[in-house]
Amino acid sequence: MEIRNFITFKKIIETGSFTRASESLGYAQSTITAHIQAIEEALGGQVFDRIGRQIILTELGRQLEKQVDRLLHTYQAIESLSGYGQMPKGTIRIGTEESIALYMLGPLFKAYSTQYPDVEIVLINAAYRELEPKLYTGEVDIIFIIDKAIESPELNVQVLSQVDMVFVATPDYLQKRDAQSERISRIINTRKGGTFRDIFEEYLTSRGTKFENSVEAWSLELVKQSVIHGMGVTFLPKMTVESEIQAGLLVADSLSLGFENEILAQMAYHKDRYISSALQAFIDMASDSAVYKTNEDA
Amino acid sequence: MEIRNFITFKKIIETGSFTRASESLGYAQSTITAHIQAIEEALGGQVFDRIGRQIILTELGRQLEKQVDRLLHTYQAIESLSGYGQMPKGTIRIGTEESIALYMLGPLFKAYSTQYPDVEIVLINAAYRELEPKLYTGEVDIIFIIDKAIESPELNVQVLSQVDMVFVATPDYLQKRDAQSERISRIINTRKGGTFRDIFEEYLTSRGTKFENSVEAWSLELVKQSVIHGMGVTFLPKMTVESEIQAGLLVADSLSLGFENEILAQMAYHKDRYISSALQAFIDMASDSAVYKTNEDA
DNA sequence: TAGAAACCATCGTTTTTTTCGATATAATAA
DNA sequence: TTATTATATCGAAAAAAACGATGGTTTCTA
Repeated sequence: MEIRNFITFKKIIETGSFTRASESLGYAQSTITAHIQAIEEALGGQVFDRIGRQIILTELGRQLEKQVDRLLHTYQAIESLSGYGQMPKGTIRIGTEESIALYMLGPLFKAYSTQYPDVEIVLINAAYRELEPKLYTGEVDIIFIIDKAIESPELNVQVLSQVDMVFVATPDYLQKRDAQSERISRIINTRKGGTFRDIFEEYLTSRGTKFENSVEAWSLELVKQSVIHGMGVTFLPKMTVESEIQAGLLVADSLSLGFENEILAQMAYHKDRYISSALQAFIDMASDSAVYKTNEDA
Repeated sequence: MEIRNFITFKKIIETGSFTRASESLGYAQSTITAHIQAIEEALGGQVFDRIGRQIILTELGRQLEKQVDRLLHTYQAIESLSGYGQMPKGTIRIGTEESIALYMLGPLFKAYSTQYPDVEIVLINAAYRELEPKLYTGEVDIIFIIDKAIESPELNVQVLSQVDMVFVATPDYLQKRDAQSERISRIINTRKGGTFRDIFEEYLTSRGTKFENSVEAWSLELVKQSVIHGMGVTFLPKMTVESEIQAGLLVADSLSLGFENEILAQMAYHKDRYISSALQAFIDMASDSAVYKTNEDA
């Protein structure tokens, strides 16, 4: 049982088959069989049930997977070590929400991977409420989010910029809203747990505004398209809809939210965990990057 | 970089030399060199400084060691997994104080390793106050201690028996004590942090008894020998001095401590960590073993 | 229900990696 | 200086890993 066996094991679980794992890893299919046989022999039991043409983890396999996750995670950390004066390398796992990934981190990723070609960037996409726990379990190394200020004694938090949030609809829709006064019929928004939705609902509730069942869209692009096609209204960082506003497809309404200045783009990472040189370089570059300056700098 | 490289790396640190590591692991010395070269090549830097004929960890090496400890620990956990109906195997790491190891666990170890020859038992010797944290870090799987009842919501604690604590001195010494009333001149005891010393000092302080600087002895045998040679008095579980009392070398004085029935032999392990079948078998055997029954059973 | 397709296991062969042992080289210690 | 105690190097031998062709099942599909 060496590390390569565990990598194969994990890949089989991800892909769901020996064959796909072999393609993904660049091995012959027979090699995959051999890898798993080695594990099963060492452990004295099967880790997969071969039911017909599908495979399922056995109880032993599930126990093994937990440990393998730990082991491979540590192995990644080892690979990310690099000697003094060496080029950073290895892997950094970044947790973000879609909007930040697209509109703020894009240029950063490009600059970083140009300067540090030996570092692999893995993006983990999830809502903020799901991301923070991942920092504690070590599932991600660093997170980028748009929300009110993060308060946690265990995290290093750095504010990257303020974020202008706007209420967005088609020109048509906005007129209707004026007619119906405070009656908003449909909110298009990202999935539950997504930052913008939570902030928006909080705002509406505080204003006592009623709203019908909101429509859930899974991606930022889907949200925008839904709004453009007149299905409702939404609430997003201004930067994500600037091109649509310019094109006249959408109209932004800067509502008085009462917390305009409190919505921040922030990055956070764990205080006590080891910071690889690759991660440190990324943090430094993110701090320095003037993609979106704070008001103080402007 | 495979697991064998990391095992070699760790062994070199333990033994302090490539050559001794090769002997310990059953490799040729040149193989050890190759293992380390593989790591150094992958990491892009040296992990050992070769200063003359001695080797020292570099900064990179120290960083690596931390991760390797984690990795090998997880690897041990994987090796300890075994399929349904399989013989338990792998490694269990038991933290104890010397007295328990010698007087209570001896027969248990023997019975266990007869029944489960494929399980390696690693004994970690430390004082109770050092042992409990090791349960949380996972440095040990289970601890056996003699102390007042452990209270921790994160641990499963099981009482194995009550322990009779006695005050022990040579016959001579005890007479002197009677003459000098409550004046006790020297306490021989185990190192600071050791259970018995803490309990004893607590008792003496509560009684307002004065005592001079106590002598610190590192092992149970050393404590006993010191007392036998008239250097002072001590405080130990009765079972550890029974043979000396029979031989007339020592006299036990069952002081009224006020908490005679509160000193317990206990085992404790972490509630949430995975319990391998090897560890489960050990826990079961320890529970069942009638080496020292509780009063209820007697 | 026959045939094709998808999938994992087996096995002999080839390729790669690991290990070894002999020897070289360097730094103490006597 | 010389003996001793280290690690490094290198070619050969041994072991292990990977491959590819093949075979046996199960599961679609026509």
